[in-house]
Amino acid sequence: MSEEISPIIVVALEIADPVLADRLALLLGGVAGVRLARPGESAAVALVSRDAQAVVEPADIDLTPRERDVLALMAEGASNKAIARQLGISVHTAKFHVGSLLDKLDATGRTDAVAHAARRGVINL
Amino acid sequence: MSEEISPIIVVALEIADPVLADRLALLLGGVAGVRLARPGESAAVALVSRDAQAVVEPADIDLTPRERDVLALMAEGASNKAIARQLGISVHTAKFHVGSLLDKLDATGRTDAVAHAARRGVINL
DNA sequence: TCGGGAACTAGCCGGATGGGGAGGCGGATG
DNA sequence: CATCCGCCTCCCCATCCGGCTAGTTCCCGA
Repeated sequence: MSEEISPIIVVALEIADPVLADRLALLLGGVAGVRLARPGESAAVALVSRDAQAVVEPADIDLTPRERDVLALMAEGASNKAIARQLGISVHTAKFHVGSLLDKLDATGRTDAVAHAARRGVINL
Repeated sequence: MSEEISPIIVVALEIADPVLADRLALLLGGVAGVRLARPGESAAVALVSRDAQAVVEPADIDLTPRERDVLALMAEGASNKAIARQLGISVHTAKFHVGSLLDKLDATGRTDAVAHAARRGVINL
């Protein structure tokens, strides 16, 4: 990793808003010294959205402590049985909490729930 | 939501490495259309560190185009039936692709698969 | 020309999932 | 005190999931 003196800085564009992303891509494309990363390429820095509209941020859905426990396990692909075992509760109770989660997260299933939670920053995948 | 055409994009510099931050500040300072945010100022986008050490995703799992289609739908919580319908294929074929996905992504179930894919940057949640 | 991989279809089956109802318990809040 | 809420337990049941084996086309490369 011995860096030479004038390396081109690779910047990953991680902006959800296509308009904004496009504008930034244009602007950065004309700058000597930086280069946009292609998908998958490891970049030194990333441009991430910090816009109120686009940022996922603080809208914490309020989950009960138990629901957070269950959600975390769900995000790891745990089945209801596995959740029950690891939380020391019955499968039925695990299902109950999963149900509440689906409800609060507007999800139709556990996969959707995890995706929604990740998108909203409720969990950190 | 009617935004006027505000060509100036405010960028927050959130880079720990002072050398890198400095270089970026210089480069961006000379670009018309972007402006660096001052501390505390709300910015549209932020430049964050994405060092190779911190980046998760060099290992692109190679998925077939169809598998990517299926994965994208899975990430939205689509059931096999929904996947089949939206892709114009049979439920069996949907299950087939899901199965391959679970295999390639080392996942035990679709929820796990989506989580893994998101973690590795295979999908963009 | 002969694989071989991708994509697609099919049936079967055990188990998991999610929704419904019906409760019990402790703590907070009115 | 009465009530609500979070949390827990149990039941039933239709559907879905994932793994299995097995077959079909198509197309690319050896």
